[in-house]
Amino acid sequence: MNQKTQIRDPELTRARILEAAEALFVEQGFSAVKLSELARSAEVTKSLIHHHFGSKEQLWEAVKNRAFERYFTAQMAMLEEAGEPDAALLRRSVEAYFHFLRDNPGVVRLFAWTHLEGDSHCGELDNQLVGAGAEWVRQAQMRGLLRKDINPTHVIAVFVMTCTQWFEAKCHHQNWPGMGSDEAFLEDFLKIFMEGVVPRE
Amino acid sequence: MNQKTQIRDPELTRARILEAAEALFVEQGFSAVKLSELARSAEVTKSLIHHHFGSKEQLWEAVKNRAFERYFTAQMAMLEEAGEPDAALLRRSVEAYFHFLRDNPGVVRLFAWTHLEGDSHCGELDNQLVGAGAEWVRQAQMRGLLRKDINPTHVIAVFVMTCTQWFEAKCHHQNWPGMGSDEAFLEDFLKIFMEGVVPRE
DNA sequence: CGGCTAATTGACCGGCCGGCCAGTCAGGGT
DNA sequence: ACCCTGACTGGCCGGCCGGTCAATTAGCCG
Repeated sequence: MNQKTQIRDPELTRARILEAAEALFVEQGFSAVKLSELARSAEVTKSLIHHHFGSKEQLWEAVKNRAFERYFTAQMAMLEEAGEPDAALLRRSVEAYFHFLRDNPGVVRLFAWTHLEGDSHCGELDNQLVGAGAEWVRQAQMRGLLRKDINPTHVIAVFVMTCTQWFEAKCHHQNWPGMGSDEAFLEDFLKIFMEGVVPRE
Repeated sequence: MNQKTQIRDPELTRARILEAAEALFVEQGFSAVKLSELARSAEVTKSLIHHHFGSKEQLWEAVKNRAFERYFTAQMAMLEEAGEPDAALLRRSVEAYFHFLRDNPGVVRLFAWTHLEGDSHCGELDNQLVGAGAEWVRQAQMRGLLRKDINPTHVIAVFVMTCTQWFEAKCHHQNWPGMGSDEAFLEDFLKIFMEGVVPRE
């Protein structure tokens, strides 16, 4: 009587497991997560997790793939709606990237865990994005909109890494004396960055 | 007869454990390290670890404290031998920091693990360093050596975070198309950074 | 030399980890 | 209506995790 009407929906079940797993992995990393805890959190049995994903490690891979896929498509969408190369576009790209990371803290942590594992897979996803971005920078350099004496890939790398570290290491520097808010920091970073990449007249 | 001559040297034992523990924690993080593995690696019994450090977590704290102490004193030494404020000194500080991280990859990883734990202790150690650095920037701003419209703490933060992320996420971006070597990247970053912080004439 | 302190050992423990398996059962194809 | 696939369950397992303890012994101090 009290037994819930058994309704089977494997896709929903998979989704529930992935959702709960992502939350736990983001928070604790791979090895600190216990399948029993995950099962409780996703409201499924431990066996069901194995049924759908095989092993803890395969689940970890699935979680990462799903999240990085989301990251990648979001970035691609941003890139495609970019307009003509000019300095303002570079500024807007940095702002967009910064705000994307701010609004997706889970991805940032997942990246961090993955970096510590030495997994280069997430970097490979970026190859297209970075390649396109660097190409854009190269064109801007040729048109005289950006200074020519800097490797275009490094231009992309500098702002990507600054934004990433700002959120990855928040707990480290948020109490530094004089440190400002997200927006204040972004503003100051852009002052340095934009001034540093445009040519001196 | 085969028994090794029992020589007791508790300080050496502690040091051996700390050494081995640091290597393992740096590599795998807290929860993935097994005390049995550590014991084997340090060539001591598991009980001896508990005798000297109490628990796995206390050992983890001891390892972090020791490493961060090393980091802090090294940075302090660098800071104290700094000379008169001018733009060249800022450049040299960035280079020194970058090369310190390159030569101490363990500290970088330890920081990363600690960030993911949300531990703000390592950031507190930096307060003095950052405070002194920011003060130096402020003075340079007043003398007209650096532009005045940027929060001094943010100047420090930008180069610290870029250098840190370069090494933390090496596996992520090392295969990006067009990405250069450590030195090439540092050179390009300095071009952007130095040009971004000096005043326009 | 005797005795105390603490370093060191190895046997041992309860708990729980990830994973497996036999079996049940819902739902769609025919 | 039947059946078969695979979603799902509960119980179980071997192993090993971090941690404890009693016993042994090296080193030091008086």
